[in-house]
Amino acid sequence: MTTIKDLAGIVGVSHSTVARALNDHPAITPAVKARVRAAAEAHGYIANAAARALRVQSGALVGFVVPDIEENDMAAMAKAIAECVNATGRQLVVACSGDAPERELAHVRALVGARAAALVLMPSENPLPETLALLGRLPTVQLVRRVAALAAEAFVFDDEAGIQEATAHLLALGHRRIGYVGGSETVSTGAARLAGYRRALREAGLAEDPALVSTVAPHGPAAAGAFRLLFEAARPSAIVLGGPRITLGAAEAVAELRLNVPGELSLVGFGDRAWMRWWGPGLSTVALPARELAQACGSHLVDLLRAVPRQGEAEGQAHAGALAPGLMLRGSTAPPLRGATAPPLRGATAPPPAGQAARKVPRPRPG
Amino acid sequence: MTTIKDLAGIVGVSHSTVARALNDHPAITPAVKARVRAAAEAHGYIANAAARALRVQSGALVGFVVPDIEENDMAAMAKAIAECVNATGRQLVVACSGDAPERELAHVRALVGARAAALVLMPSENPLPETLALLGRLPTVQLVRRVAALAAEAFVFDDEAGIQEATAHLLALGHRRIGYVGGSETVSTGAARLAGYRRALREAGLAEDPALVSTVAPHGPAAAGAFRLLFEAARPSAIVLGGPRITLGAAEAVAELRLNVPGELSLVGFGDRAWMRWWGPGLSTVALPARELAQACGSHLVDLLRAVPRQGEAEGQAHAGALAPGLMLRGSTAPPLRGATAPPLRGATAPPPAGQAARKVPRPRPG
DNA sequence: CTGAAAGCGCTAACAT
DNA sequence: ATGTTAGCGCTTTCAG
Repeated sequence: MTTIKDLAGIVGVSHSTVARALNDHPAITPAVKARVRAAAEAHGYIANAAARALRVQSGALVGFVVPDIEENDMAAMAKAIAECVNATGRQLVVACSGDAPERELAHVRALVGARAAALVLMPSENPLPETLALLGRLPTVQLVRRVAALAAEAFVFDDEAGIQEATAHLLALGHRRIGYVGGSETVSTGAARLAGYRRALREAGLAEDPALVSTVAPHGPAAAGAFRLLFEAARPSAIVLGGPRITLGAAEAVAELRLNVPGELSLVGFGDRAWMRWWGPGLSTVALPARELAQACGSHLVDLLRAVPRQGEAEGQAHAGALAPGLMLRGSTAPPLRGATAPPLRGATAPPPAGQAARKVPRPRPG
Repeated sequence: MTTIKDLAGIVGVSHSTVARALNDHPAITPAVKARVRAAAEAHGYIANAAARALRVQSGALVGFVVPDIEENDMAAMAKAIAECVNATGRQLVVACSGDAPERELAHVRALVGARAAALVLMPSENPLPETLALLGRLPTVQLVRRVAALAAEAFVFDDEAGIQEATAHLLALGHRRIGYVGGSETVSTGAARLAGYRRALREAGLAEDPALVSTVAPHGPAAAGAFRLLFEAARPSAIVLGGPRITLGAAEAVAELRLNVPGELSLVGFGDRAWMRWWGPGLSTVALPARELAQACGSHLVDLLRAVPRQGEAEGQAHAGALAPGLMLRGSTAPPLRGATAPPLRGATAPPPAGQAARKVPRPRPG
């Protein structure tokens, strides 16, 4: 590998001059810069990032530590954030914790060891104290979940608003026995979503029936089981789903139970996937602005990093806070069968405006 | 940050003894090792990866350069490969090239600068010569596509076999006008898939009708358009899809055209997604063993790297070569309407064995 | 404007 | 078995 010393020998200047020329130092003659650059080009010089990192005590890496890069829209978010950090000459290291605190710690530790410039973290349910301590050492932002013990600002969806809206929609349709199956309350997202469900009920003056809510580990099969149980035991006329994996499981369960949606049961999913347009009558869902969130997170990140700029700096106006999901209406919700008998609601829960963000895609007629 | 020198001062030994103790050098007294480790633990020592990389001339990073981490099963593959490299104490850097040769080069260059230990690359359609030259500098494996100009071994699907099998299945059902819409022949996957289609035809003694094949940029809308065009102009009784994005586009087109599948048209998709079980009658598809491929790739990678082992070494029997996809039969294929009039085929294209890998999932009855 | 020199934290001879 | 020493390639004072 060519080094600045090699180039120095070739051009006939000192290695520090080469370094300055390459870094576009103002106090170097344009002529010298040109000669140095030509030599660098000619010999395929590539700066040694390790040496630089050692010297400046901060590397060109940004960590992306999440439970699972396959889940939710993590891949999309990784891409968006990578784009941001690439624009500042840095690179994104992805690490999957599998929601295991020890793996999370191991990755954070490795990233600290690699002198990562910053970290974006979707925290596990219960980060170890040691992890938290490490996180204090470098600029960190939380991504989809928020952990109170962590000072770092968080870029999250407004889960509560999303589920609240979904539940209110069902309420407005005349449903009174609305079920909720979602993830555990021990993570911020699970808690917020359940809170949204409860708020909608409360605002409609309805009491919560514990039999109608089920929180469960966010795995397909578990969710399918919980869904089935809740449906058969409590016989709701509608169900709100509180997570992407929950939604997947529910879709399976609906298929197995051969449920008529929305005839027998109205359904609102969580997250937005292409298949939801083709699924049965089309699955209404709480659509998450994942790319937007990631973009916001990414540009905030480059702001944090601007103090130590590299290559082609990108400017971005950062703003933390929660992004509101939108309710995407398709064919899976309708008034309940005996909707006419539903007592009127108190408050301003008018029926939803027609055509609101609705998109309906015809599906193939099965042969 | 605590350094080995700090620890040396604390324990009362030289910094090289500390280094040896930490690296479990055999010539260090267990007692000293224990004291050093205790001190390291107590002070939260984390080794500086940059310094180590600078010294040993090779870092703990592995690059993962692909067109788009959202597409295909790249996220799943990234996860599988990350797991492998993590097991050797290394970290995965993901980089999206967007299939743009310059971005690909930029990423490879950065990775070389970071002294990445190895690279897994899904090459763009036409890597720049400079990229190819750089790739010679570090252990590289190609992932899903294969570029002839690259010496590196490749882990790819047996695309030709997959499409061939799909086409043969349709042939066996009695179809004679079978269409193909796939990606460009300029990438290895596109070429292999088209070759599979052609081979099936040839083996059945059928001539190819150019009107029945269409290659197109692998984007949803473009694919939908090409699909529609081919269907309306050539009126095939079945169509084979040559890519995941093509399949997505075709699904859209089928919905728009309100096609009766498999009544009017039999269809075989490419790639396997959950929605395919719920789509119309269930979409038969060429299922790709993505995780297996990535696992093979990953364990081969650690083999390449074993010469420079780190932490908890993982053993793996590497083997390059093409992994065969499996045909996943669902409800989207059936004999053609006028199938009885189809001339018998020459050769051993018997009807498919009943129940072959078939999985049928009931779907919700639309309300 | 450019050169000389120091040093980032670590590893690996080469001494003891 | 442990200490001494010399760099890895780069940035960055400090001199000239």
